[in-house]
Amino acid sequence: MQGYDKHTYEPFAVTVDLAVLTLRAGALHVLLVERGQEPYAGHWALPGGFVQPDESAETAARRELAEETGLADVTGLRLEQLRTYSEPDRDPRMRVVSVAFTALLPDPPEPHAGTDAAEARWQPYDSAAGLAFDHDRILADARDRIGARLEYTCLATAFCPAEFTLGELQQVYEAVWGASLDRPNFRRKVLATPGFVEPVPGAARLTGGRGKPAALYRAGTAVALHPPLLRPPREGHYA
Amino acid sequence: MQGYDKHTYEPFAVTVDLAVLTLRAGALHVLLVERGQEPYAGHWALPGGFVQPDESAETAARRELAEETGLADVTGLRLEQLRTYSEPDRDPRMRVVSVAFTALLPDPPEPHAGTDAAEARWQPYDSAAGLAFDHDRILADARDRIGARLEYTCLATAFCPAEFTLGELQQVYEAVWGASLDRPNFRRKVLATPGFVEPVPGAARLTGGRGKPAALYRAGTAVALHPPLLRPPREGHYA
DNA sequence: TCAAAAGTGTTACTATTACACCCATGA
DNA sequence: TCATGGGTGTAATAGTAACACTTTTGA
Repeated sequence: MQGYDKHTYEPFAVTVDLAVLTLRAGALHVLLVERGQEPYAGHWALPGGFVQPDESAETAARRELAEETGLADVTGLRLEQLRTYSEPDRDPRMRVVSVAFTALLPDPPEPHAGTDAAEARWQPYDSAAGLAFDHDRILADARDRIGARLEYTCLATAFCPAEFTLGELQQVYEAVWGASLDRPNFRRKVLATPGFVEPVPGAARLTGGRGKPAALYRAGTAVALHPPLLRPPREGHYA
Repeated sequence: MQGYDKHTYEPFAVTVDLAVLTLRAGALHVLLVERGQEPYAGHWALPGGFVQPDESAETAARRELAEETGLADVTGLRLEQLRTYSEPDRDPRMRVVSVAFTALLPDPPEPHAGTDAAEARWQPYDSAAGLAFDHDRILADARDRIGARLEYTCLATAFCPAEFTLGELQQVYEAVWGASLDRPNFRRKVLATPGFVEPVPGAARLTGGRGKPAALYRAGTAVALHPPLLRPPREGHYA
């Protein structure tokens, strides 16, 4: 902050990139746009764009999401800042510093390509390799971060519609963690955490077309999980 | 990333800010510099400065730390990106986006003011209010983040010198969390986590001038804590 | 011999795990 | 009546919390 002089620094472009995730048919999907211009024209990329002079990064992220994919005013869109990517060579054109955000969407609408994007769509996470710039890395970081957040926050409900079953909530954990959980234990754990979910009295919904209809729940008011819901430890996690 | 045109965006300055924490006499301290120039001349602030065209933010953070406070080549200085602050009005001069980092130091040397800083010193965390810009907020975010990291990583050893006692390690937790822990339980927990600490055979050190000399330990190779070492839950943590 | 700091033991309790089992529904 | 998904029960184990207590040192 010291040594300020308007001419000693070179201008940086500041952009935002969004890793917007959702669940479709139990599988993790990510929102991608097809680039209409060079560089990486024709490649798929995370939605994003330049921060305007009068915006914060978060404001810019919401605007770009609306402009590029038509996802505007999504109810309860919680953006979380992931981290900032600032390697000098991450954009071939010039110096671009990008602030990355993650967001989780329930029950996502189809996107429609807007300004500067040739196409926009939900893509299964597992087939979303080969993205433009360093977006593969950003996307992987986003999944890591969200996986960790699921352990000790109530974030999972942000993936679910207003009313959901415990089976749907469990699918969120299983899709993000890539692990399967014991249903009875998951259920008890969630219900034992005050404020995680609230029952919707009397309501029930058939989920798979078969089986017993599941009771419905709403997101509660808690934000943190005490104690946490730890993912099954993979072997060799330390070292 | 779309709609790129060198003249449609306004230049941003990109800076880094560092929240460097340490423990002195069991109390959390933060590294501050006294600003030599307007704005906020004479105010205390976190060290930091402009990112150069050929540097990543992390590289810039290390350089600024060395330049402003003389803390260069500190052994094992692990910088962690905290988040990016981008509110349009956070700097009165112009548009400045700042990438904040945290770092933990064991056994810190006295800083000496370098370029552009009138003074540099370690300040007790609790008396470090009224900083320049939005640095109060950055500092609070840094403590939050580190407190959370202590729960499920082995980060605490980064606050300790190469050889340390379990009492010193416990002080790290107590200082960052602002809570006191049960010594026998803390000890068992740490020793039961493989790779958290390794005993230094035969070595012992007198800590308070009195009492039984404590066995010495070194940081192990583990990075994660399974299960986590949770801080005592404060009442009303959810809502 | 006392205070201080390290270290050990013990017990009650909480939480997790890995199951077996029952219930309600549509095909 | 069977497959399917929701929901309950339970016993073994692991981990936590709150203590009392012993050991080793300097004053």
